[in-house]
Amino acid sequence: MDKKQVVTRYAPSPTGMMHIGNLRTALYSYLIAKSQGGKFILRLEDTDQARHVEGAEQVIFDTLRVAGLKYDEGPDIGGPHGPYIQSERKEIYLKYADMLIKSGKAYYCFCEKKSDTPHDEEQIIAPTTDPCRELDADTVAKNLSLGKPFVIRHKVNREGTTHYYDHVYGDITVQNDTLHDIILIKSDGMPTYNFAHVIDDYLMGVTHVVRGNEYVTSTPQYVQLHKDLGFPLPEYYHLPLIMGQNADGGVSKLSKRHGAVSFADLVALGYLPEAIINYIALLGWHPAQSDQEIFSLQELVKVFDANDIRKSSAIFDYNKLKWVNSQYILKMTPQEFREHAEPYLANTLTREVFDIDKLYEILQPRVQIFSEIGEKVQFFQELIDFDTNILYNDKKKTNPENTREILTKAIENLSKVELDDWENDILYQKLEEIANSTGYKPISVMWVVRIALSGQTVTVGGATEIMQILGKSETLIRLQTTLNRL
RNA sequence: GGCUCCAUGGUCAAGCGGUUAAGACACCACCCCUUCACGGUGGUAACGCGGGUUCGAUUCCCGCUGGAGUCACCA
Repeated sequence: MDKKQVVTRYAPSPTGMMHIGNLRTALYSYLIAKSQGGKFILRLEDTDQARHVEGAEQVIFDTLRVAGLKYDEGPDIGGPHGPYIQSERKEIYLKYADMLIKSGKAYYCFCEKKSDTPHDEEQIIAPTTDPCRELDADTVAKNLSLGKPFVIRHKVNREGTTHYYDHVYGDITVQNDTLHDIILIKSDGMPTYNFAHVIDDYLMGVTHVVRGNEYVTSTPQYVQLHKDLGFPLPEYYHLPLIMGQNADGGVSKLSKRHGAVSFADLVALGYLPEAIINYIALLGWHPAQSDQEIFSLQELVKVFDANDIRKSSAIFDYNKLKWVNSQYILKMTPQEFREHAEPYLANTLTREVFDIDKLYEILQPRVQIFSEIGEKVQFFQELIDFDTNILYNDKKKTNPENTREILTKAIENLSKVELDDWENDILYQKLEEIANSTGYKPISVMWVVRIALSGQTVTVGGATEIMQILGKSETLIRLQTTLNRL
């Protein structure tokens, strides 16, 4: 007997940006399906028209595409269970709500809206049943005919307990008297998430519900809804949240104050989509008995096992992300690196250099994220009036006298080098000759030349590499400029 | 506050009754060396506390403490 095909979905609401936590939910949802040869569906949950942001759908489509999370059904590609946008499915929900009312599992409620402010701290009290729960049929009919605004609430069973099994957290049981008569249909006729996702998951054949663990405590409500609707219960996977480290040492749900948190922000900073996916996959999951940390999406599909999802939340570590990103950069071919680096480089370096290939070559192992390229190549653009005292260094055995001599000799020697020979090894020989003829250590010569050319003590590349990149004339100009300033 | 969940180094994270308690990031030192980076070697650093169960607990149970989530006509 064949097992039923696994179907998962990712169901974001189009509110603007793609939070990294949402992306990880999408990733795990994708992996749970694909690692078992299943299907992955995208559905847009836009039942809150007030929060809708123009163009947000496109952000979701683009992010999933760039991240490589291909869905088998979705708003922009269609499928047998469409439409995949909840606002277009309004009638469907109404039909099911009506069914529930008829079977006595839901009721009209004409009460005033409670409050718009989400967390009225002091108002947190034990749930009670709504007064409208017991309204007689005549009153309801009268109110309806008067056109009084209403919502439809679920009539939960408040006796006993409700239980479900979660594949990450195990058995979850709650006392039913902690449950609310949640709203199914809002006064504008739109369903709430609570209702819509249950209907859609059933209708779309979703077998495995994968979502953040902020839903663990509300899931019992949905379990009752399934029962009252006569729907089979899906498999549940609630994922640990991704947290951010606060300045005061505490932690809380990852948000903007922790740094870049949207996929687009991270990409703009110069993180590679593959690296981001790789890193967030590791936030809450790791293959058992393995040390591997670098995974392509294809590899993840192969090795992913939902049993290895951890229960505790993980703190997002930008350092580690950087490292993962650097691993991907290191693996790039020179051409690939160049293509990615070029836009960042062009931002800072606008003048022509003699050997741009060499520049890319020395940059690749030194760049962790592309946005740091600018600061690293700034000195190639222009030599600033640096503090010449940095030329003198006891460890390198340089002082005002020998520095002047080294610079003078360097200019002399280097101006004799043919343009065809303007290349690292030959340049190194030329500088070495100065050391040999003067008795200074090679490192003293290299130190002086490198700083005279760059104006800084820490540079990408050594003295001769910098010369090779700058070219002969610029090298000589810079050495002379620095010499003149001594 | 009620409810639900969680708890191994600063962070990620192996471990699933007996281990010198892996590995990675970060940090430090050394090596390589024309600085930096890459690479290599090594180092600092952890089982929250208290009770049980057991010959033996990081591992199982209970309590405590700490943390998180949730209690919307948001999802």
